Amino acid sequence: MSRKQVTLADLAQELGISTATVSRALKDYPDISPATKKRVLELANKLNYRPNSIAAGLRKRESKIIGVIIPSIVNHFFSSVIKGIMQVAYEAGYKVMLCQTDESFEKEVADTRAMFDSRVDGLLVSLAHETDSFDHFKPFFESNVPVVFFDKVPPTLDDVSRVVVDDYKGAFLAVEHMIQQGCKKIAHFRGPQSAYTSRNRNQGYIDAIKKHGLPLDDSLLYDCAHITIEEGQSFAKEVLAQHPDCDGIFTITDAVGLGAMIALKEMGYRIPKDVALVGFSDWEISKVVDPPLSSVSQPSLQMGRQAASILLEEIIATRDEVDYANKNVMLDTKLQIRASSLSKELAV
Amino acid sequence: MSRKQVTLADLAQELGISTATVSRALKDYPDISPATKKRVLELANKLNYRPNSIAAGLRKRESKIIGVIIPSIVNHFFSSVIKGIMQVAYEAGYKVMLCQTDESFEKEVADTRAMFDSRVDGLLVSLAHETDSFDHFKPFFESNVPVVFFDKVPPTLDDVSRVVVDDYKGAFLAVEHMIQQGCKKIAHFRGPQSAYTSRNRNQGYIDAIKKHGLPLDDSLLYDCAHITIEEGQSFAKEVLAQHPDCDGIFTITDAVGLGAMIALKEMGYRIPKDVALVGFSDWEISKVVDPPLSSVSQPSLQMGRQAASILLEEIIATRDEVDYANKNVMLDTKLQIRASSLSKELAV
DNA sequence: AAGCATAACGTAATCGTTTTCGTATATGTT
DNA sequence: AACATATACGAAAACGATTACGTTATGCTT
Repeated sequence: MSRKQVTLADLAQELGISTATVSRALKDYPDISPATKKRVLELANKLNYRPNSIAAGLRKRESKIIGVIIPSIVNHFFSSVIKGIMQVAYEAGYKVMLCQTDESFEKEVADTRAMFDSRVDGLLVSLAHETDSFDHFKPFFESNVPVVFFDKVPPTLDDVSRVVVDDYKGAFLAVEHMIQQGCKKIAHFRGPQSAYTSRNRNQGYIDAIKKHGLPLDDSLLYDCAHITIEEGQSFAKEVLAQHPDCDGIFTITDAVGLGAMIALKEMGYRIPKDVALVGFSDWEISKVVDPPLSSVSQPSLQMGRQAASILLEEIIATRDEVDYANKNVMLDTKLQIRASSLSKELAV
Repeated sequence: MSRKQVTLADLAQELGISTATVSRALKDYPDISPATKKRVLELANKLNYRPNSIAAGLRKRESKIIGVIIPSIVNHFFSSVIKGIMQVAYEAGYKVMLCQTDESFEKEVADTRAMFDSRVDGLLVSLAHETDSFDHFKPFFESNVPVVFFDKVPPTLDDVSRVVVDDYKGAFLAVEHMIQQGCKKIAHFRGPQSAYTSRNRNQGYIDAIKKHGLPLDDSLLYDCAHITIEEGQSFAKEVLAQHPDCDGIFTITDAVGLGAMIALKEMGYRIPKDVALVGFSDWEISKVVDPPLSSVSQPSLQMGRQAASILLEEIIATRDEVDYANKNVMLDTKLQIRASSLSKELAV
C-alpha cells in the first residue's frame, strides 16, 4: 500500500470550513474565533495531522534546512563540529542535511549541486583536500543563498564568511613551550603542505624556532601523507637515527604523536627527559596515555556552533532583505600541557 | 536582496514553448524532437537552471531524503555507521537528513516528528537510552513510511526491520578465547544493564564461563556507568585489590580496556602474562598501543550500508505498492586477537 | 437610520514541477 | 480519398500549504 496523508483539505471538509481558516487556526492567527480554533485543534490531534513542510516550503520559498558538506565524518574533530552545528540548528528550528566528500573534488561538486537542488536555506562547507576551484558554489552566490566556510576555507574567495582555528598560533605556542622547557633540537612531523591548516602549523613551528634563535634545519621536517599512528612510529625511528640529539617532536596531530610515543618507548627513550612530545587536536585518549600527551586543543564544538550561528544570521538577513557584512572568525586554540613535555629537569 | 531563481517557466517563455515541453526535454523524454531538446539544454546551461526538488517533491510525493536518528554523533561507531548510510544513499540518489538525540527520549520524539514533517521517504533509527515507548513512530507506520532500526532496536515492536550486531556471540567468543589461552579467573567490566547490547555481552561472558566449567562470581562484574577510560583505570585497581588472582579482564568497550591497560601497567602487572585483556569495538588506537589490545570488532560501516540498503528496498517496494517482508539482520563480529590476550605460556 | 468599524471567515492565486489528456500536423496505408 | 498512425507539442490539473484580498454579518456611533 502506498502513502496516504492527512491534509488541510481533509480537516476543512470534515469541519465544513475552508483550508484557509484551518491553516490560520493552526497557526493561532488572531482573526479566527476561539471556538473554531478549538474545533480545528481537536480534529487535527484526532486525525494526527502533521503539516507537509514540503508544500509549505514551496509556497514560502524556504526549506528550513541547512546543508553541511564535510570531507569526512569518521573523525573526532568533524563529528564534534557537526554536533555543534546540529545544536544551533535545532534550537533555531532548522534541520540538517549532511554530505561527506571523502576529500574528493568531484564528490564535493555533486554534493553542492544536490544541496542547491534541495533548496537548502544556507550551506556550511569544509573543503575537500583536492578542491582548488570554487565555481560550484556560484549558484549559491548568484541566488543569494548564504554560504559559510569553516576549518578548510577557500583562500581566494573574498566575499564569504569563514570560521577557522588559529593553527599558526597554536603551533607557535606549542613549540615555544617546548623550547622554554629546555628543548634544543625539535623535529616537526608535519601534514601535507597542500593543506592550509598544515601549512599554518608548519609556519608556527618555524617562527617559534626562529624567535628563540634555534637553528632551522629542513631535515627535521617529516611529511606525513596519511597522518596515521604508523607514520608517527616510523618517523620517530627515522629522526632519532638521523638526529640522535633530537630532544623534542611536535606533530601535526595526536595520531602521529601517539605513534611517536609508542616508537620512542620501544626504543628505550624516556619521555620527556630524552625527547619531549607535543601533539595537536587533543584526542580523548591523549590525556590518559603514559605519559599523558601534551596537545593543542581545537574548539571543535565551538567552531560548529559559531559557523552555524553566523549562517543563521545571514539567512535571516537575506530573508528580510537587509545587508550584512561577511565575518572572519578565528578561534583560539589552547595548549594542554601534560607530562610528555614538562620541564626536563623536573621530570623523572 | 532576496532569492531569485530560474524556473521552468523562465526557460519556456524565453524559448516560446510550454513548461511541459521544457520539463520533458530536460528529462530526455522520447516524444520531444532532438532539435527542441538541444535548444532547451543549451538555454538551461546558459541560465544555470537547476530543478527545484521541493516543487518536484510536492508533485511526486517523495522527497528523496532519508532521515537518520542516532543517539550521538561524536562516537567512532556511530559516525562509521553514518558513513555507510551516506555511501548507499548517495549511490541511490538519496540525501541524508541527520538528527542527534543525545540519548534523550524527548529529543528523539521531537526529531521523529521533524523528520515526518519533512516527509522523508524513510527513516533509520538507533534508539536513545531513555526510550521505552514507541508511539512517536506511529505516524510513520500509519502512513506506510518505512522505518529500519539499527544497533539499539526496540524489543517489543514486531513488524519492523532491524539490523544489529551479534554482541552475544562476540562476547562469548572473546571470553572463550581467554579461557583457551589459560585464564582461570576473568573479570568483566560491563556496561549499563539497561542497554540491550550491554546485556547481551554480559550474557555471552556468563555462558562462556559456564560452558568451560569456571566458577561464576558476581563480584567479578563491575558496572561502568559512563564507559570511560577513567572507569577502566579505577576498576582495574579495584578488581586486583579484591581478587589478586584475577588473570583476565573482558571489557564492554575499548575505552574501558585501554583504561585498564594503563592502570595495570602502572601497578606493575604484565600483560598478558599476569592479566590478559580483551576489549570490544576495536578502536583504531587499540592495534598500536603496547601491547596491542585484543578486541571484538563490530562491522559499523557494514551495519550502516545494510540498514540503508534494506530501507531503500522498502521505500521502492512501498512506492510500487508491492508487499515486503521485514528483515532481521544480525551481523557477525570478529575477534581480533592481539598480544594483550595471547597464550600466557608463549608470552614474554 | 445611515455610516462605519470590526470580527470571522471564504476565494482564489501562488509556489515550480510533473503528468494526464488532448490536439494538430505530417506521413503512410489501402 | 478515406482512414490510421506517428510525431511533437500544449493546456490544465494536480501536489498541499500560505496569503493577499474580499465578503458578510454584527454592533456601534451620531
